[in-house]
Amino acid sequence: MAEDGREVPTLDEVARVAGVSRSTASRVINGRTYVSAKAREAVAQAVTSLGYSPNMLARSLAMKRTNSIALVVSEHGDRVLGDPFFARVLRGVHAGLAGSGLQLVLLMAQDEQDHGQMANYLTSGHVDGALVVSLHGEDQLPAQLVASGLPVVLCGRPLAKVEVPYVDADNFNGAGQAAQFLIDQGHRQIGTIAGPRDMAVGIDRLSGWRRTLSMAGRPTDAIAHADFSLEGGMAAMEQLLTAHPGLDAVFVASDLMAIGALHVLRGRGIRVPEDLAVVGFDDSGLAATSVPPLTTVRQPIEELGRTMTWRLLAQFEGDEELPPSVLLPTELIRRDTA
Amino acid sequence: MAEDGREVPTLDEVARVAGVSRSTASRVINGRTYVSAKAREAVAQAVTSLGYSPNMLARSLAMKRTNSIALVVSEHGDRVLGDPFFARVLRGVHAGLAGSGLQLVLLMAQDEQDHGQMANYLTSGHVDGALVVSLHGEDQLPAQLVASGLPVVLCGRPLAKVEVPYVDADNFNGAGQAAQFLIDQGHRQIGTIAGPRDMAVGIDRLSGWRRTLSMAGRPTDAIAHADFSLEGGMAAMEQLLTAHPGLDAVFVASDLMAIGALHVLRGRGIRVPEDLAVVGFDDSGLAATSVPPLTTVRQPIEELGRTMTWRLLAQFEGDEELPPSVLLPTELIRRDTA
DNA sequence: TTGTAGGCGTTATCAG
DNA sequence: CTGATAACGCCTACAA
Repeated sequence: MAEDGREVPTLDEVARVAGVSRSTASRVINGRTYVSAKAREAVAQAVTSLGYSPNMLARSLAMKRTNSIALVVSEHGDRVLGDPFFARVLRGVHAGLAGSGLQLVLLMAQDEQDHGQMANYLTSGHVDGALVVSLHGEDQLPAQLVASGLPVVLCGRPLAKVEVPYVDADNFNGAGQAAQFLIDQGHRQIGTIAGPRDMAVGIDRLSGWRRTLSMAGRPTDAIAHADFSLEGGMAAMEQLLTAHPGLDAVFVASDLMAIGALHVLRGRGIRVPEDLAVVGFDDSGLAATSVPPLTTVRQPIEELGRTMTWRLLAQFEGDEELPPSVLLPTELIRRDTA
Repeated sequence: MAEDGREVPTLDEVARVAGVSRSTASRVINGRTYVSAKAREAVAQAVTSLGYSPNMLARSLAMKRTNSIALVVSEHGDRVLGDPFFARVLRGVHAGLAGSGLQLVLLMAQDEQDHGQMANYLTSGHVDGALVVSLHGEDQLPAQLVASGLPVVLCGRPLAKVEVPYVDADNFNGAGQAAQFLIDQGHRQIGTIAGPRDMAVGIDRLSGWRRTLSMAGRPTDAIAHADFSLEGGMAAMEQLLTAHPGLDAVFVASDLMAIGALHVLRGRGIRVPEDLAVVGFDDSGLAATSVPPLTTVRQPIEELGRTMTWRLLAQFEGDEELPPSVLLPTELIRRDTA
């Protein structure tokens, strides 16, 4: 270690310099009551003169509480930075943490090896709780963490059937809103470009669409799956068009895929929304600036972050009365494509 | 606290279950030598049966070492995510950490209040060292940290005259490269759009340009300052054009500003590079895709991150022989604008 | 090879 | 109001 002579001052030294006992020094430092003005003064002096700052490790060990929580991104860090979704979740988390005095620590695993190391870090006392943004359904981390007794809140419904509280957008009803809107607009044959079958968002948005259509007595066979990518959206749109020539509306499970669909439609000379209406999902920045501006379903991402931290803090308080999970309402944003 | 009955097992219990002493248990857990195969076996059993995982806080307290370092971003978190510069630095840091067994913790201050809380977090034992990405010259944090005895490495030359090791791109010589290139191309009147006067990057790139021109006996009066923004670059270009009509080349201190300059030139019907050559700085993604593709000076951002962590690890080893700071070489990337 | 005892820096309990 | 004294969970001489 690069020793720099000057040792870090400890509470003991503060007490000695102030001429009081460790207990008293501790009391004034923690702003406790039952301490004379004189003692308080002396300790304050000692603290500043020594440049003392309490050792959090020791404190945490004694208090069994670290005053910091982790935001865990079970994903390659490269991808995370740069993704506006995470930025917005983070903003929400930070807002939710305001005034709590908790320090937020961002953890991310790049490769599989990190993954284990991270689990270890989390389960061994470094943080009081964890917010986990986990996109892959099969992720083991959440289960590990709760098994270790760490308070955890997930972002997004987990696929594995573990008992982990989570916060998610109401993808099911959001998709329902979109479908209902298309029905109300008088469209007859409504298809969908769905997400992957193995992701909760994909599944939920598909079933929401399907439920609403069935309730209205409409067919629900015009389905094409894609991987949430632009290209995937394009391919799915092509596929849908050839398999169901009579289609006059389509609900697309993400804005990016919807943009892809729009490309295809323009290429084929199909007018939007006159010939075929399109509704996306997310209300990402893309939706507002696409041509034509995309009608879409907005999910409240910042609020998602805020709600996650609120939910975690509630766990700290022991409010076990809380619902295990919460779904945030979505909102249909009407623009020009439907 | 949300108590869940099942207490976290401690080393004591492991020892008891294994029928050995705490010391022996500790030894096998830390893979020490001098322990019988039988004891090792017993402890291993106990560990798995109890689901024991060592309490890092206690361990750190005893060992005076946490095995984790912080990457501190002294900047609004919102802005950080989404900025490709940080993403690349992070990638480099992560690469530099590979195999070291150190956990990386990302800290960022949104507002001023956080700032103090963060300093406190860092100086009170949570991490073994910190990598600080600090853009504002007047930032107090680095000084505070070194004052507390924490090993620190900065990203970017600090303006304050504190003794903090830092890693930076060689902005001075990079700007020199650009200037020299323009001279070699036969340009006569070479101006510059410089960065802010109060940022190290701005200062260094300006003086590099100035030095090279002076050495070649050229005038160095065609200078316009801007704030690294697109709009700033546009305004500065206008300014330069009216003040120095004879200009036939300009070195712009950032790609984004250079793009702004390009806009202006196109608007005025000035051909690039025939009438006026342009060289940018950064080799950001923008440079390659702008029209025309921008000749620029590349700074090795990933390597910057890698070098920072290497430098920090060296401090841990006590290699005080190291140079206090290091400048990474830049490279001129020739494209179409010069 | 193993166990005993003391310490890491704080907080908390409980007599003075 | 104040000060011993015992945790908190782990590591590490030192002794056996």
